Amino acid sequence: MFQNVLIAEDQNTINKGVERTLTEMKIATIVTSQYCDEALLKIKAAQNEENPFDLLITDLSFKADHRKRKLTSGQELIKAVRTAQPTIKIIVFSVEHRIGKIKSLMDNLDIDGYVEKGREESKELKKAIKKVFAGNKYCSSSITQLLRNTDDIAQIDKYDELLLQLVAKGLKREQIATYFKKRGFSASSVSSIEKRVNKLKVLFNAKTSEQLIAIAIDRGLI
Amino acid sequence: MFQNVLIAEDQNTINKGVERTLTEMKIATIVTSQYCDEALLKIKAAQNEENPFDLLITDLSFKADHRKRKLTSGQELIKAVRTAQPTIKIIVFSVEHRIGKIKSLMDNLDIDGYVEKGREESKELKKAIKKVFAGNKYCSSSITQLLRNTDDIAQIDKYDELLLQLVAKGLKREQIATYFKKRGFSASSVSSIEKRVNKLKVLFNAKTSEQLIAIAIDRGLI
DNA sequence: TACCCAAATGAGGATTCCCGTAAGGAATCC
DNA sequence: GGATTCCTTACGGGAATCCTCATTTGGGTA
Repeated sequence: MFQNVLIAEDQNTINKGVERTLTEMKIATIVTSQYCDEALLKIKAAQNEENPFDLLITDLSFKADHRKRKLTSGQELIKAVRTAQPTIKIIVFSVEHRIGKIKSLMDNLDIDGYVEKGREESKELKKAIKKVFAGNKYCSSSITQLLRNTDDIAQIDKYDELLLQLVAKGLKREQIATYFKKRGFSASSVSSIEKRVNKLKVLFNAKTSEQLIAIAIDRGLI
Repeated sequence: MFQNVLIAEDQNTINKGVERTLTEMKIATIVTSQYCDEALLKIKAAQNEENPFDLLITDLSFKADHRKRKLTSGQELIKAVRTAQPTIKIIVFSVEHRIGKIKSLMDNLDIDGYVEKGREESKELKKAIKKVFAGNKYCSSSITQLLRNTDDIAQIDKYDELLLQLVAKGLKREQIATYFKKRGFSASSVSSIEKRVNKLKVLFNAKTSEQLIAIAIDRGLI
């Protein structure tokens, strides 16, 4: 079983709960951190002492407070950790259920497990840790179901995502076109922008572009 | 101090954590429930046995699972509880920080306290319980700050809210007008709808109606 | 090179949205 | 009663969008 585990989670109630779950699994060293920056430092320090962590369990959202911070989210922490220590196993433990966000974690950050916070979370977390320790991936069953219906999301790319963000930010088609032209993207004419928006509307079954934005937000695409 | 407290919260990790916090405060009877319907039943049962709960601590979001449920959210639970036992004190314990949602809890459901889940949650929860027991209201400081900047939200009414929902649902202005006419609302002409949307755009500083929807969702208005 | 295909672009007209103006009513105040 | 204000509604011009179709561009391929 894992020997050195780091928990990154800002809610102290949950922190203690997870700690207890890990203790039940006979994990020797359990370290917790309520801040992303601190978590990264601890991981680096452990490496320097040649006693690196072998598993990171992290939340995605960390509330801001008086402290200044560089890393503000679990996503950023994971990215930094993957650079500092590529071999470490990572399990995400979060309430996030918007499938777009989770899919992006799987596809882009190559996490080893995703456990959705909920009624059976401690049981699920144990399962996940065992699976990941055995070299497999783990994902909450509730999420696995959702992941089956992501054909539509799979079809949208970085440009679509950016486009949706720009629309949500209040840019008009013309402005988006010049924005795309500046960065030398292909398909940067107003007409192409329109085509793309239209494609997305069909894809997500939206009747108006206002609705498209609402759906995109709901699904966690922006 | 309170003697009979009910906790409604679906995450079992948090449930245990809150239970421990209450134990530290020497509260005699602490009952937990992972489902809203069950929570309501327990409250009614306690009343029948003439040993009613004097405090309810509840989350807002409860995940769906195999069970069928009538009450699906903390909001619905609170509404039902206020009917069944109007005198009970209610503290909401949630990660929700979208000020629109919280303001609506304060204004419409008359809750006694709001504690935002986060780093200092157990400390805050204790403070809240003491305050509420003394007959006062309590609200996390992080939220109180946000509540100061709600002039804009205070200006929008039920119609505006419904309007935003309809726009987000993909109805065109014309359709919204007929929808409003059907229900006999005043200001149901297309022109009035347009004026209203425009007012909202100015209020929230939105450049396009797509952005308006994005802002409304972000602020928890819809 | 010549050809083909797909993607990107451009142009137009229809529709919808945006925004200002103004007419009509109801309520209020003098 | 008359003036004022506020609200609703109607209308029109201009802007933005939606939608269709033709044209161009930029690779691949025989």
